Amino acid sequence: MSTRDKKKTSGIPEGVVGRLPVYYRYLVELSEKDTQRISSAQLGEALGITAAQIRSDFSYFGSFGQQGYGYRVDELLTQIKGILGLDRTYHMVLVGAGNLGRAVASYRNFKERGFDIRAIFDSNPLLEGNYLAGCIIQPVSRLEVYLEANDVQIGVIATPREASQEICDRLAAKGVQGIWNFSPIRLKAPDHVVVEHMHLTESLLRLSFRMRNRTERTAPASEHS
Amino acid sequence: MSTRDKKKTSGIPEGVVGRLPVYYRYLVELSEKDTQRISSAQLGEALGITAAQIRSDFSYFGSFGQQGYGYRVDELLTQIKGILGLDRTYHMVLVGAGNLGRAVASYRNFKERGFDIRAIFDSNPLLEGNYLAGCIIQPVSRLEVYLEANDVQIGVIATPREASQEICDRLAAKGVQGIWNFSPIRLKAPDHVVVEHMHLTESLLRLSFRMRNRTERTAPASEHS
DNA sequence: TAGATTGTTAATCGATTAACAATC
DNA sequence: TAGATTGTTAATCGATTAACAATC
Repeated sequence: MSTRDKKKTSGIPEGVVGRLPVYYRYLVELSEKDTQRISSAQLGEALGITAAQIRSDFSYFGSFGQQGYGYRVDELLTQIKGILGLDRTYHMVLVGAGNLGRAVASYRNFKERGFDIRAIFDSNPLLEGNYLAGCIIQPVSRLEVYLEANDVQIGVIATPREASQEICDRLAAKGVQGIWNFSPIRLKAPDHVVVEHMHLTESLLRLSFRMRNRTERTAPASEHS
Repeated sequence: MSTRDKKKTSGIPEGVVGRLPVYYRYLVELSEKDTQRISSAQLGEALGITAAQIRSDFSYFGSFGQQGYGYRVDELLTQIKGILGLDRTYHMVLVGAGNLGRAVASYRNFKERGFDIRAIFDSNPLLEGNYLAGCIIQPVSRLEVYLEANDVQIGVIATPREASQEICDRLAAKGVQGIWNFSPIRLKAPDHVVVEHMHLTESLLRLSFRMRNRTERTAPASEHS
């Protein structure tokens, strides 16, 4: 337990949080290729990250390696799965069965990882009763009833912007622990509810900013000194 | 032009890039409410950012305010639109008309902002000829022909992971400047092509990590000192 | 054992914040 | 003018990197 005591600060830096899923994915790949061991140097080479940073990132959570050897891929993967909370199953509800909601509901990649959409709600009466990804679409008015009768950890919001804050409040009031928000709004939620934003427009604006910034400086003395 | 010379470094920090769309959105809101002026302090209050940081962020690009007054909302908005590259129109092609591709094609919010999907490609012959968001779905084999005949700045990739790197290469070879990638892969692209990742799974893993991290430390002496 | 590579400390780098002179 | 608020410099804070003793 020589975990560098950063844990007690209990705020893991954003950069680390962002890199964990990257480690995870690469380790899954290695594991599928039956690679047995990997060093921080090799990992860094493959991911474009310094070896020191990788070791530093891991050390927030424990010591998973062996001097002179490196890391056993399977063991490291198990550890990172645990850290990311992938050693359990999550029950989710989806609110909003529009284009985006349907895409999320049908997305395979996370069902495999234990994220399971158990119920879908929409305010449009025309959608009511339709099936989507194995669920019957229910009217949003039934949201509370469902949440009271079922254990749900994550709410996915894919409603129009006007509705999203209200849905967020209702989900939070019924005790969901996390909200995955696809609506173009910065939701306000109580401290105990984690909100993760999936904001398409912001992403597109970042792209357009970088494109402009790259083409603009057409003839700088050197690209990056 | 007392732009703090940071510009010549020509790398704008990631944090700034991330905040620009946030400023943009809030300014649009203010402008719609016909608010005339705003100070960095008010802006910071509304967005949960320090006033100093906001002024520092703006100063990378120029001086848009007036001492003793603050910022004229409309003028600041115009400036930020320019910085984000929203003063022009982008032609886009979408490759992959699956669930995610269809959602992106139908998403209104960015068509309004000048991001225009002009052609859609898919490798599934069954989809060929179908209409989606006003475009006929074409076979991917026609991608090059289309890109040669039309000026396209942005390619949107919403294909399965196996296909995405190849599509990326083909888009880059035909001179697109930006790629908006929805496939769960870190694409490699030449330096002059900007790649923005929209990775659903990574986002969901971050959510799950934070949920675990928040609930785990159930009884720390104090939540954040 | 000798070689390799970890986990961690110390040094560096960069980003955020505080403070204030400039000035509308 | 007096009051307010900018743009920017200097101080602080935090994250990344380099270095190395510990050790497999």
